[in-house]
Amino acid sequence: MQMTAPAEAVTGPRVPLTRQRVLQAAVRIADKTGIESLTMRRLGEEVGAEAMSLYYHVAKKDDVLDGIADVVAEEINEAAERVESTGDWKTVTRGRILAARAVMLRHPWAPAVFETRTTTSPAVLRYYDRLVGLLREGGFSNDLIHRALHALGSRALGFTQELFDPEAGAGEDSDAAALVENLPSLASMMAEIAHDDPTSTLGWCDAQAEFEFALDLLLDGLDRVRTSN
Amino acid sequence: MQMTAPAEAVTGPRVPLTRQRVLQAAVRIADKTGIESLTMRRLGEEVGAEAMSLYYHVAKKDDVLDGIADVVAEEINEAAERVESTGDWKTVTRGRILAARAVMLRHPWAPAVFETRTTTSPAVLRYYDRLVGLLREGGFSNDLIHRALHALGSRALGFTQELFDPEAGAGEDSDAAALVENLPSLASMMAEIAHDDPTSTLGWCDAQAEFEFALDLLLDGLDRVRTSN
DNA sequence: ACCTGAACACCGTTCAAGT
DNA sequence: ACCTGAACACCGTTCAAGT
Repeated sequence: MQMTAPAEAVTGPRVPLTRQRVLQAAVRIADKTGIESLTMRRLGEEVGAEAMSLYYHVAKKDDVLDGIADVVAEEINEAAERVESTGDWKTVTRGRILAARAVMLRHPWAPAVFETRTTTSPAVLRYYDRLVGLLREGGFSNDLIHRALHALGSRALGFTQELFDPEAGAGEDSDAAALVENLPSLASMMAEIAHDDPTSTLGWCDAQAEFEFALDLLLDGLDRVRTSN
Repeated sequence: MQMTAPAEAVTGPRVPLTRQRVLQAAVRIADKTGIESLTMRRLGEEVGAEAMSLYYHVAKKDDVLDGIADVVAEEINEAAERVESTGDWKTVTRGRILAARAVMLRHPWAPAVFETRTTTSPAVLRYYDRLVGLLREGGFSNDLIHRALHALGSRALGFTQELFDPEAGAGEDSDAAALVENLPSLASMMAEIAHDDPTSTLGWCDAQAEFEFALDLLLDGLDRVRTSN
């Protein structure tokens, strides 16, 4: 029932599968059609093999998910190493985090996968190790570094969980009158914000600007605590 | 194959199912045995009916998940309404967020469910509406409120995504020597932190203290921006 | 050493049929 | 109006068997 040739068949004669090739194929699938479309059968198809063959190279599906999280984290480390590392801790840290965010934006499924991992990927550990080193050089105590890691949380890796999409509350299906009545504060806030910033590319709020605002709030706050001790 | 009587059978003769009772049963299962054990068949068992009967009261499993997210959000709203509402915006907001966190700690599966919802629960919208109102009364511009919501993110509802559990990197399986070599900064930070705070109930870091530290960092930062405009 | 076919247990979900 | 039995499509995973 394979309608199209497997994505790798064109590259030549059958080359044996490896864990790396399986993981790269998994990333390709998640990028193209979303993480929910990543099944072992679909993955087998992508590499031109039966699903059962995958178990020779990975332990189980969770192993695939651990693997693609690590692949993304590696990509983040590479991007972070490319940012200018001279300057004060805040500039460098800020640059590295925004580089991480750029990678995350290319893999929108990655946050969800990171969140479900029970063990931390080695590449993520290396990313945090470097972050700790930067803060240390910047004059942070180990205690404050520890608090900083918690305060930044996933933001250190370039993403945040948006629990609440204001637009969802104001969808076309919910009439404006009911909104004003049930959620008056939200309604008045949105009424004022909605028409601001026509240059925003992301609808009524510019996620990039919001991310940077929150990041600076935290970095400035940490700097203040650092110098006050 | 039902080994034990359904949890509700003891309460008397068969009472017709309702959406509310289904959702409460689902919360009970998630609390007791984890969200991954919540299947439609298991849920049917819990309410003393066949899995197929559930579809008369809920549209599909996603509807159940939407529903239990809303149940938890209602619980948060009730807890938040119980906190003292007199005082400056920061005190009240802080109190409400910590009340939300207390609810979340009773439902450890809730963050994961919130994160996978595509539409925002009505109760969550009401929670945020109240938060917006508090900030407005506290003298925030709508623009700054909007930024504050993004900056707080899920923290406004009492939880944060911990991507990185430092203990995971120092598990018993990884020997200390390798850790020091591969992750030197992390290793030295942990060496110093690990012996601090013997009163901490949560292992080597006290999640509650870290949560409050980060929360105050944000609230103080927002207050500073508010007054500087 | 690497891959596959057949099979199993377990999902969510549909639908005609029961009371 | 409410519930159920049988069935379907689709998972992850195992394992004996192929080359």
